[in-house]
Amino acid sequence: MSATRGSETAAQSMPVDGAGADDAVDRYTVRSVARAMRLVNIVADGPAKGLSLSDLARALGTSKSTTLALARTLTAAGVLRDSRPGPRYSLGTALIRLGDITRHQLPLGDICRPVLLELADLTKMTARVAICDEGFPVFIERVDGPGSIRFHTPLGQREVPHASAAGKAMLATMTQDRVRTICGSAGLQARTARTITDIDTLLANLTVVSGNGFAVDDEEDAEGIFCVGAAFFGYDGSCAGAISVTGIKGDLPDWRVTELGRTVRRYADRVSEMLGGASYSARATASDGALA
Amino acid sequence: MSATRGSETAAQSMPVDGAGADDAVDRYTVRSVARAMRLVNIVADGPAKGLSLSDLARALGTSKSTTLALARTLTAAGVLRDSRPGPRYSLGTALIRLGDITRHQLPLGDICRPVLLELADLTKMTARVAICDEGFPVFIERVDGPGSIRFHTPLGQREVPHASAAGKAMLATMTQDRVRTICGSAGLQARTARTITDIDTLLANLTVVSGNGFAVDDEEDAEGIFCVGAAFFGYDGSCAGAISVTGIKGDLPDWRVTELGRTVRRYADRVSEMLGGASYSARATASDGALA
DNA sequence: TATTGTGTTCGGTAATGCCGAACGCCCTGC
DNA sequence: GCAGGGCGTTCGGCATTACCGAACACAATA
Repeated sequence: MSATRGSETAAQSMPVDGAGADDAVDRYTVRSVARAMRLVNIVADGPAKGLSLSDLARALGTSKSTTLALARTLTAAGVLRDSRPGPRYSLGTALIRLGDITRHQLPLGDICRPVLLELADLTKMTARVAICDEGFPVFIERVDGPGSIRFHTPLGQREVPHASAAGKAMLATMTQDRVRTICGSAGLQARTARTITDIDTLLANLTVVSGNGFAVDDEEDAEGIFCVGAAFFGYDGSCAGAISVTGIKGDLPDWRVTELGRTVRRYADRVSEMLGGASYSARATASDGALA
Repeated sequence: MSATRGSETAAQSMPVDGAGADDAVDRYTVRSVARAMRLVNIVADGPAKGLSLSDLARALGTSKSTTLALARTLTAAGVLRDSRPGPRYSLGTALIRLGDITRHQLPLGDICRPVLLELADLTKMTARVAICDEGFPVFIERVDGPGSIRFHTPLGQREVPHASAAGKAMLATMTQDRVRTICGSAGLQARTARTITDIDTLLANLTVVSGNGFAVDDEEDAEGIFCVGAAFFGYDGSCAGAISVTGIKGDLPDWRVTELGRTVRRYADRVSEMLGGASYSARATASDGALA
């Protein structure tokens, strides 16, 4: 949307509003840094072979000289990378380092990794763990099962809560009001023909999830993909996140789903114990589920 | 220059001397962005529970208000995270996403991951792959073997070339002049009592490596740690990187080392083939090794 | 050759990032 | 109790600095 400024700058008595549509200019926002981070995201969303400087300038809506200064600075920091020939910018290895450190600094990462390894090996599916970020699942670790098909399962970004097993497992631990709030702000967007897009249907589904202790995503997020997830709890009793396994839909007969759900729930309980939180079964006997 | 630099940024003593004395201000360097990236590195090098704003201001050498603006901007981008209570800043999940995307955009990542999985499973050791970054090894992927001990093996940062199996495997593919240049700039720093710190001893060692097709790190990088690595080659015939396995020294009898070396070399050759490059054995027959 | 695309350099300017000082708040401890 | 020092936050105001546009050199098209 290349916000061309310069038109409304006539009245200089006005406080700055000519900064364009690109960023909310609070007093406590450094514009060049915000732009730099947008630049990194543009490169991340671009092709693997990288983007040219002109591409970046167009996408960012700034002049080439400004973009060059930003890109050079980020390159010097190792966040971007000059891929020759004809300087193309792609993501730098510093991001691998920072991402790796982040996963190790999050307490859940180190706790869950051995659990995921076991789970992936046992189920031959891709095992993942998500943290609960204001009600939204954010996957932070992934372990592919032996010989499993590669799915596109991005890490570190918010996923929709209503169309994934991990998300529904987390929602099922909350009050109906909170579920309505979260899904209201997120919107129950359809991802496939089987996605639950109605809040009442979803709440009914969550009641089942709460009773079972595990959630099922039956092609609700992507065609042909099947997930089973279960939540775990922190020392304060609140839902800290969920683990889930992902595989191909056709491979699983119905009776296997329940078995798989119990398995995932058992592993989630192990995570809860390591976190000092109560496991699902302990919670289930204490109260009749949180969904009231 | 890489962003990692492992320097004294975490140390609190910085000669502040007023403002802009800390960064090289070329015309094509955006100061606030460079500062922001330094801020991220400070948090990355800090404790897992995060740092307070005052800590950041001290380490960065800027006023609290400036630091607050930077930190707020980075937090809005998801690069940093507010960990309550008493606002502490730690790394945000956006870095997990960016690191994950970076690993997938690097062509080697997707190619090597299945190889590493097999290798880790076969050897019961931690398998890693490094790319060759101007002669320095940068590990970009790691797969822990089943039941293997957790090592501290950071990803995405330059390692010393002379004290790791992957580094020596890479050096052994280069000319003596280049090895001298690289090691001259890096310095043959001692990491343990067994680290090779003499350039001639190193070159002699590299001749053996070149003959075998694999390199051994026998407690040269860390006490009690044992590595075996082998280089692989890109379509242009140059060394693209190396794979290595890491384990506990005591576990391995001598005859196993040779066997392990041949195994790692075989897997490295597989990577070379997938990259369209010549494998070690093909190169060995074509010329008597690069180290001439 | 004309044309359009690159990436790069450099003035000039006002927007903007920066600092310092002041404020409210929570502790700790004379 | 009240001083003391830590914290995070806010704001005024100045000079820095990040920004744009124009001009340049070069490559690949037509």
